[in-house]
Amino acid sequence: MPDRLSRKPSTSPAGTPAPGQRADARNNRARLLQAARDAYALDGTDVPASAIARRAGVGAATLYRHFPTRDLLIAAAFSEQLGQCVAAVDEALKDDDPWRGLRTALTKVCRMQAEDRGFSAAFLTEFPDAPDVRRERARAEASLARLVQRAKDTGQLRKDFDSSDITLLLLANNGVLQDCPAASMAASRRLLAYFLQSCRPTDDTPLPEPAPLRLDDLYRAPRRTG
Amino acid sequence: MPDRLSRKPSTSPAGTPAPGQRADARNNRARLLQAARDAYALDGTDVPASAIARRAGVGAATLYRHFPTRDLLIAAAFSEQLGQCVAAVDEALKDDDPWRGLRTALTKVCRMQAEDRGFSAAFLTEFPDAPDVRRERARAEASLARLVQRAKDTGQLRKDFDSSDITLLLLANNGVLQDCPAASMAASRRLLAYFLQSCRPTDDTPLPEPAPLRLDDLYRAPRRTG
DNA sequence: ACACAAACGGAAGAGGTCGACCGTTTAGCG
DNA sequence: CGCTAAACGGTCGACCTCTTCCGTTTGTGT
Repeated sequence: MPDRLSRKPSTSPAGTPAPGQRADARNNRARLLQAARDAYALDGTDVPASAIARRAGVGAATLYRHFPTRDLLIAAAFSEQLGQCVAAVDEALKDDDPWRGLRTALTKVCRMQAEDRGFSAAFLTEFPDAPDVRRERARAEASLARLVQRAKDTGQLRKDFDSSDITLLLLANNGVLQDCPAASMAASRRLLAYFLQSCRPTDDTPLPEPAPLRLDDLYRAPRRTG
Repeated sequence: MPDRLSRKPSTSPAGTPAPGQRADARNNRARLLQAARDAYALDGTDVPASAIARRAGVGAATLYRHFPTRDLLIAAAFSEQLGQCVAAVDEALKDDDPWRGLRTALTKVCRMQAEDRGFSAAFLTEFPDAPDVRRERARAEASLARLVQRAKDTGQLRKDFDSSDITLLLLANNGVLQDCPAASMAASRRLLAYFLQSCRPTDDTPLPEPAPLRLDDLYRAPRRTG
């Protein structure tokens, strides 16, 4: 049994503050998370880890002591916002009008994507070592699917709408946001407006087959290099 | 006057074969372009240059002799396909039915994006040192704008449709294609179907402000690092 | 066939990021 | 107040990619 495991880093499930830590460690951890969120929101998750550390006013080693790998930092940084996202969707489920609820939920999620490039990327990225992120995201997906079903049942949403179309929207929205930050807010709003208009039931013009998109399968494609 | 300029590399405007070259140079150039297209189509333009050289069966130096920078290789690789794209759009302009022409053009371009990740990226990337790419792309944009105007004039396209919405579609489509290659074809088709349905004129439900998206402004945002 | 220049390939340099090591500082407790 | 272990920060090595250098090979005109 290697010694390194005995002094386990404070990387508790990526959200909980870990009780038995020293005060400065807790403080630095919080500042790192904040710095990560700030940097990611602006520039996306491609920001180098050293920049996060500098922004937080700590050394690189401190960063890696709290978050042994890059991905764990990203996952921890967005764990909270993922919770907010789930909450927003669950809130929309309480709406008496299923269609209004769905529209509200999609608007909120798209807005979160637009306001925070990092969140958008995190939402659509696979984190093999962050089970809680996957869980929260799956919960969001499930609630959205419930919203979809209810809106279909009341006839406010076209029958050939598929739950995967929400993933489609999130991916499309992310694509729109990727470049040109100046225009991305307006672009996102407009894309969503287009999308929502097509969601209403119509008798003619059926849609092609839905795409088998699942959040957990994204970024899973084997990146070949040779 | 530096000596390097006297023996100018064969990088003629990124498309023409350059007449005065040795046969093996011409051959290698063609193989490099083909290898680049193949690799980019599959994995996008992030493939390292060394992989292109290996795939073409030449050394790295040979690659850089033909294409002094990475971007010039990418630009040269997609110059031809950009021409095809412009041709497809111009062809659609000849359609008697403006709406059908627009639909055909958008379908073709989206399909080209889906079939070739590299093309998609190249279309949406800024190439400061490849004026011919910018020119061709501007031409495509102009023709699409003409298609839009004609379809609006005949009342087949909603009046508040904006030319920038085509860029919006291309960005969204690119986002959908970025991950999960297995599902990307179906996803792209479905996204386009949703989009086209919203393009028909409606009396109610106006759209929000169009986004000031221009192809030449993409990837121009100053990437701050510190 | 020959000679010369064009073209080639392998290896090395430059730049940048991830992640680890190690001597030093500091919080927390008796 | 002083001790100990936890936590810290600067630095260093490994890896990867873009690009250049230089000795060698090969096409081509005579």
